[in-house]
Amino acid sequence: MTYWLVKTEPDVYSIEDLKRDGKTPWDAVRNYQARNFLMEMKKGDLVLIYHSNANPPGIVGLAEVAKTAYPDALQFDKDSDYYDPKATIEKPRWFSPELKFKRAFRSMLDLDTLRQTKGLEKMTLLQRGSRLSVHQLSKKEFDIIIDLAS
DNA sequence: GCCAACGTTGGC
DNA sequence: GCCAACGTTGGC
Repeated sequence: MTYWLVKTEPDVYSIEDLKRDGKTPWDAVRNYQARNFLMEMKKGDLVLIYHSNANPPGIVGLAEVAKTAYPDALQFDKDSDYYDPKATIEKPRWFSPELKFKRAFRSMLDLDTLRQTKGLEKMTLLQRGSRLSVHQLSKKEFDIIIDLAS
């Protein structure tokens, strides 16, 4: 079991949207390192949802991988902002797993709180300059966060 | 809206 | 393969 954190801008797609949809393809990621992580996700892995570009930013809930990654349809859609002219059906470039809503935290764990929490110092999320929108965290870090949320 | 910290692109 | 220019992310 691997534990993950994914970022999303709530103006674009929030935890409430995921709750409403039940599940959704985690598409539109256009960064190779993030894509590689998306491709590593296994069914049943747990995924923390983080609201970026929010006020305040923070972790807002929990999802689960429902389906391993398959080609992101947006890369073939000429009208999409995420269209990639270099991607072909035979050789897709971008992939998205499907995520399933599990729960929204009663109150979000904002970035300040996370920064002040012992044991989370090494989280990728909190590393200076880290912009990676999909990454792993340790079971220890995950457990601390779930404890904080309950 | 600013800007630091990256990541990507493309000329050479 | 280098690196300058440009684009993006995301906190503030």
